[in-house]
Amino acid sequence: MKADTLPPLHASQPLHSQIREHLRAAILDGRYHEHDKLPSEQQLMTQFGVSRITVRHALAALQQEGLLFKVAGKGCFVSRPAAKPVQTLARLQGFAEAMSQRGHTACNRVLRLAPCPADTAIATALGVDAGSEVMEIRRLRYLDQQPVSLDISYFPLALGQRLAREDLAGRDIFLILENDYATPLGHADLTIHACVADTDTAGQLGCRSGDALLHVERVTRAADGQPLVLDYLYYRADRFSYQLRINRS
Amino acid sequence: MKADTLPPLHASQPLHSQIREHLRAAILDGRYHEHDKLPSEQQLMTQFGVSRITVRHALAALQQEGLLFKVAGKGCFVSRPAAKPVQTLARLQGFAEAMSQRGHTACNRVLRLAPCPADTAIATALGVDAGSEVMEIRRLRYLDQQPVSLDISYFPLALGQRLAREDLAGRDIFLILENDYATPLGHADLTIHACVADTDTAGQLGCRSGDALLHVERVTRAADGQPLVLDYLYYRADRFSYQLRINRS
DNA sequence: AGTCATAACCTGTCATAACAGGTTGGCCGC
DNA sequence: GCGGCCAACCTGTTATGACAGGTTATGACT
Repeated sequence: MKADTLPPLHASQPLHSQIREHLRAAILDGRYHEHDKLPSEQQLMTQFGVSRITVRHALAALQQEGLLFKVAGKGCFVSRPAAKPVQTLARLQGFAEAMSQRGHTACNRVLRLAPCPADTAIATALGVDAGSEVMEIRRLRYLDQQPVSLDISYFPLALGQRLAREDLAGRDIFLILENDYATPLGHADLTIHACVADTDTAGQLGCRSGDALLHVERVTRAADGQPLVLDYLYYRADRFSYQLRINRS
Repeated sequence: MKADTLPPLHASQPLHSQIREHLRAAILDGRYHEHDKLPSEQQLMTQFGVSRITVRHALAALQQEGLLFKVAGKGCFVSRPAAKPVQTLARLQGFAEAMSQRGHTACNRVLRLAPCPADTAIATALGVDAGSEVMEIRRLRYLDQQPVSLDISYFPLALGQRLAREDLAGRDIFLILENDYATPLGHADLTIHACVADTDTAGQLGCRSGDALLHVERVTRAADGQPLVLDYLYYRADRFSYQLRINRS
């Protein structure tokens, strides 16, 4: 009944996100199991000492994330969890960030870091003039010591030159932007394709040419809508997949 | 300034979803353009005669859908729209349903419709005993008269037998479930892979074996969590891609 | 003229309150 | 014993009110 110890509820973080993280931890730690019924909104209100709107805000976030689902008139239930080496698409996060949450170790190798002229697609995505210089960064990403993806990223020149001085091998660029540069991330637009590996890419990823790759085009923007980076990501399909939940209505 | 005529606000639908649809229509009709600033929450409150929480509810849904983004202290802005033949992952919807919204015509050809014994994966997903009979339906989906995807679906036997009597060629199964069977859909869990076409699949999709395919495993559940269908979807990568927006935090 | 402070505006966050409608289980009557 | 009705419970929806913190523009002061 009172499996949750009353949390300290640190200040400096919105209540709803504290409650969200607390519930997320409870579910991922196994304190609730698949299809267990969570406490009702009323119970959570008294347990955390907050209003219903705050509880619902936290629950809505977890529902969108796929961790739980609600049934009107019955209650709130824990979903079947997924613990495979997949990345959830419910929340914008870096590769290492996502993988370390799941107990994997991720690192990068920078293959290339140089300015280059922007083609039309890059220029459009980043909002710069075609032909102007942008920074290209090619990285090979490893999961548990094995190559998983090839990331080709294009940054606006000023941002790219600043990033060139950072530890790109060990840290997610997302975290550098957010913590070191105080640039709040907003959202990313993804298009998910499939393609087959050409000889070059296969050599870098350590697979055979002709193998299937998951190909993602991603434009990441700051909270104010400013484009930060255009990524072309090529994942080895045998080692990686995306996972997400979609809600009706 | 007053581009929106005051809407009738039909009863029988929640206010927030009426407002959401009204704004969605306004954006998709081009009454607002890319990066246009939407009316502030205060303005929308007075315009629609609702409270702020209702406006925010509507805006949050559209933000999650990727149609707009907000910047604290500035306002709410229209995103760059995408009108390519892609399916958005923001909302659970059928293939024909998604494509017709974008001006494409979709139809199916049923290749196979027969009961078969459930293997372990199917049994687990549908919550039935391994080896018990489930209904297998194989369909080829056409977009604008060209084959795009091969759908292999497994239904619980009773549901499958009922569906066997329906017009599966012309209608989305999602719509049959929702409208004819009054089964409210809840959510779907997707895993997105990539693979290469084998000879059989290539023949059916009209591509070459070795071509890249986008492969999706999808378990769709009713609002009460009951599994309805397990799909294995194989999309021709040259004719289809998924698109979605992810928000940070 | 330039700089700084302030007011106006906007979204983020949170509390309180109420009614509607679906679900479940218990009680009562047949 | 069985079936139907009702109360308790739960989520869905909506309103009102308030304060915090970021952004922008205006105006005052130097």
